Amino acid sequence: MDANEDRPESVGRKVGEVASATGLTVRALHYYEEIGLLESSGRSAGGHRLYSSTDLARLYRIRSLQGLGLSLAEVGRALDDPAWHLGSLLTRHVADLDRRLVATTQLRGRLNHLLGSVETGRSPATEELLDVLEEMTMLDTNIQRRIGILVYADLERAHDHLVEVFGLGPGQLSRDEDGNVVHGEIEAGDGVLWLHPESETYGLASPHTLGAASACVAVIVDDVDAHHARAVEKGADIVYAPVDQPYGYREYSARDPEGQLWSFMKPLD
Amino acid sequence: MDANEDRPESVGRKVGEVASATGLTVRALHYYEEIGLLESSGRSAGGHRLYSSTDLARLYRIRSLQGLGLSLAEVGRALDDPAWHLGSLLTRHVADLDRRLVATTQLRGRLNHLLGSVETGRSPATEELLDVLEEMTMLDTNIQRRIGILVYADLERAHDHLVEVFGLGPGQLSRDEDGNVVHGEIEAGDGVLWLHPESETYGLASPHTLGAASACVAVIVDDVDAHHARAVEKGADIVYAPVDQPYGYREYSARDPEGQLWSFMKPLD
DNA sequence: TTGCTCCTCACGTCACGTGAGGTGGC
DNA sequence: TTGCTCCTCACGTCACGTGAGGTGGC
Repeated sequence: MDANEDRPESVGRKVGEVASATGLTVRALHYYEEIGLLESSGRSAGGHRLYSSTDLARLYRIRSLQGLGLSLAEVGRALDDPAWHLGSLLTRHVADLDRRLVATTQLRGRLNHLLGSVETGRSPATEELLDVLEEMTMLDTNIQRRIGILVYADLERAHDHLVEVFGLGPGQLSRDEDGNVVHGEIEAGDGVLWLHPESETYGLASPHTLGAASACVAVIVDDVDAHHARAVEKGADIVYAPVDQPYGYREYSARDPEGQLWSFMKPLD
Repeated sequence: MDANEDRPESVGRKVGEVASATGLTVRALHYYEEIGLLESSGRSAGGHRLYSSTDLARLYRIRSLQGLGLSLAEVGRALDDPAWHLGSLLTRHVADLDRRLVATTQLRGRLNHLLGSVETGRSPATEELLDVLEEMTMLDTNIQRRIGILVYADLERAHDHLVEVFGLGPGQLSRDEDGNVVHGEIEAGDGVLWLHPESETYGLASPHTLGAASACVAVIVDDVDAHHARAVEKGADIVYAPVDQPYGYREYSARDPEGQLWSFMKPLD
């Protein structure tokens, strides 16, 4: 019994509504029609596009696939040609992302080093930066990424806790032939953390076993208080609530079930 | 006494030579001229472009700045306008790279998760992938970066060892008013590692103090054997030499002066 | 009548790739 | 004469942004 029920608009959404609902622009929707990716299934008497719920469902899928990094041409093929192999495309796409990550990371490192080696508060001239840049071509580019490894007695419980309570991204758990988990991964923003079983051979044990920790993890989040609230709600063992630290971060701290110490923080302005 | 010495070509390089020497294409060099970024200082009788060594020096600078991620318009301004502030541009550029790194990493994580949750050897249909994708939209985007924190009794000695022996990038050491180092940083490829002093309050102590470690660090390098050779030469305490591990990495392991365990590894093909 | 949204062209973007059709030096 | 490189247009790319000039419904 919606008042709109029998108005002509109820048979479809106009382009502006669709645009603001999806975060696209009107021009983008025009363009999708132009390339045959998404046509509105009807028009009003005055020639205005009317998008049906079927059209909107298709648009939702377009946006999802686009979000995976596919080009509009690839999106179109994936949606319209059932034989088109999306899986292998995505696999290639992951490999491509990896290459770009390494390249971007190394570039970031070079830029940081460049700025760091000049910056003493003053503003370096272009000439000077170019000179430093030349010296830098000799730098060690061997080191690519760093991954923190945390030791746990029960990897699976740790993994689930980190996902459930701290909202980190689930990763694989690898098992040996007896079904014991021997390696775990957790996604955390710009990369991954590894979970490692206790090992007498290498002198590795969880903080619970040792009575203290020899390392911890800082996680940069967008909203410290929101993260804290969520963690509290999920039953986290909070060490201290969010505070503005003198070293320029808003931060709170919590322990996971085996005593590893986590800090969730965001730089202050 | 080069045979070319008095041939007209010796006053400049032709566009094809310049292109193959720099890895550019002829068309790219034409384009640089078109937008006023780099003109050949002369032409041959027949109208062929001749690039002088001054032109080549400029081209080298163009390529350097381009390699930092600047657009050609930015490169032109940096080279031609001495007042143009390259430093602040680069600072903004680093921030931009950071955002892209986070976005790309999160995308990679989503793709991996997507493929992992379907892949059992068979090839998933587009429909199925879209369904999995829909379930995944609930994932948290609050988390941005992760930083491993290692505990040491003597931060300065640890910092210097990591730079000297493992070839990691030097970072700042922060001191309190008594001159004690309270925080240290180390650059390692895609980001930074923090060094933290021992703390009874938070139950943090170095592996030497504890007799074991509750965490360790993996560093992905481009050439494991080269890194190992360098570390050995610098006197590293090697735990085991490079081996191909069954889990798909070539890897060696070493301990630093306070017993933190480091693995340097590279994925096998 | 005034605002707002809608419509259809149509040019611009960034750093070149890719021919098309023709000339100059070994 | 045959190859090779060089020359100058000029269109195409990818996913829209940005007007220009005009129409339709509340």
